[in-house]
Amino acid sequence: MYFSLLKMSVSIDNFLKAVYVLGIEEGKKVTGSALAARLGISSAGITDMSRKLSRKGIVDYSPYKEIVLTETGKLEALQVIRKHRLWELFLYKVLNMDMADIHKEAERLEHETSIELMHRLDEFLGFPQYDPHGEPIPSIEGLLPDESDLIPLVEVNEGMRVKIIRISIREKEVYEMFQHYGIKPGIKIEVIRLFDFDGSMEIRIKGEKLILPGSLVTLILCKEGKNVHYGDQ
Amino acid sequence: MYFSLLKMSVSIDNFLKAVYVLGIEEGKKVTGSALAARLGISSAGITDMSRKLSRKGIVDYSPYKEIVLTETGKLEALQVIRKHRLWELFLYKVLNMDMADIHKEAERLEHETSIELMHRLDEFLGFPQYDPHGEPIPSIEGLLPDESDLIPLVEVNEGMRVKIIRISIREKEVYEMFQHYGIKPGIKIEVIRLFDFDGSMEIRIKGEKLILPGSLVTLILCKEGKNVHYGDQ
DNA sequence: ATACAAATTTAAGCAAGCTTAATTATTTTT
DNA sequence: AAAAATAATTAAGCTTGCTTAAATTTGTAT
Repeated sequence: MYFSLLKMSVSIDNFLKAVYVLGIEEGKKVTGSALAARLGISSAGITDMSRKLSRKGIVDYSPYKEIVLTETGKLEALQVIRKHRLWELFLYKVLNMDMADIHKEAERLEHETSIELMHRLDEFLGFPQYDPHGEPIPSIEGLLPDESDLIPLVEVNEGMRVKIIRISIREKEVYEMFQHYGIKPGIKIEVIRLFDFDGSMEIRIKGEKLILPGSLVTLILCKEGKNVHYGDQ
Repeated sequence: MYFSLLKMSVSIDNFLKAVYVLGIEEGKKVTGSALAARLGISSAGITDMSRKLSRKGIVDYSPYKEIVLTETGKLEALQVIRKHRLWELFLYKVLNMDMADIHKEAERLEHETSIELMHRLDEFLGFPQYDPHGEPIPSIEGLLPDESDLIPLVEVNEGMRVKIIRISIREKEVYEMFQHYGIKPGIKIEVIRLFDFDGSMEIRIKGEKLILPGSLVTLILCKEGKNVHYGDQ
């Protein structure tokens, strides 16, 4: 059974989460400036934090080298993400909050959630595997479901019909754009045409055709066939 | 409709709550040392904070004088208390957490609760008026129910039968003592004898006689007659 | 290979919220 | 009313998590 031995802070939690999401979920290189941009702090702040966490054995780091989570750091990051996603589901499904607001709220609650509270929330929600955005909820052991059948919308061929599984966004503003288009996890669409020059995509959704900007297309993951796993229904 | 214009911090919230509970709920004089003891910080820290909050117009204070909440400060304190008690009820009734644990958990969540979240929680809980300890939940406007019919257990005469309405505790350890005696809001007891020398009290609870230490007696508020208001049932 | 640009680190500094130790007020006791 | 005890304040300093500006390293382009 997991329990943390290290005293974490909100700043550390957020740092670890950023390293995890950037490096592992998004598969990008974890550079100082990418972290700085994501966390909204200066590069000097990133260097400071990296050195500190390296001393604590939570990340591997030496000057001018890439920042990598140690096993401890990765588990810690996954726990914070777990709490975040449990709260998102709770806020959306139980308290009926607007999907565009749940991220920011969960961002605050995740840091004040004891292991016991996390367990109770998990139980109350029926041990869910996915949050309302379709993101997987890591288990207590830090395990994630298999997702090899998910494909980025960008890679879907013209003429194919797919189900939207996940929309990876953090910003309320962006979420509101998706709401405007009627796009959310669980919805089926047909890809009519991909405009290579900027990644925009013409799709059919609920019988209507529309053009989805490239900037939104890249945020969507989908799946062929009929299985859904959004919200676990 | 209430909404705060001031940027508060966890420390400020806790300070205001302490001033409110000590001065208004417990009717004691709000001295620096009492605050220091309650908040677990040094007196120097209290002086610092008092001066700062005075500048912000949240408390009235000048050196060596008593600390008093301004209207703004009082409203702010009541909002934090409202959030705290809503969370306590949620944790107890919805997540089935142990009564002895809910205070500490709510103590953390209360500071990360937006107005919107507070509203949703309130609605989900059915606009409750009391928390699981029997403490009243302030309204959004900062109003509290009339409680003129509540009497401290210490003042109850020998031979009287009363219903326990409220047990004012913060510490898990103390709560566990009450659990041991089977005492909680909603329970009826008969006062058999009051031992003046230390305030201990012999009572009958569920047919059994027992002696309740004076230190516990002073934490109980009760009511004659048959109306309950614990948890709003 | 050199020069320039971009990224990163270092250095110095700041605000919040504390601490301890020393000083000063206030209150209580005699 | 003075002395003693208690309480509050001031002063100096610490840690965390930042900041800006300058210096340095690394990567890129010619």
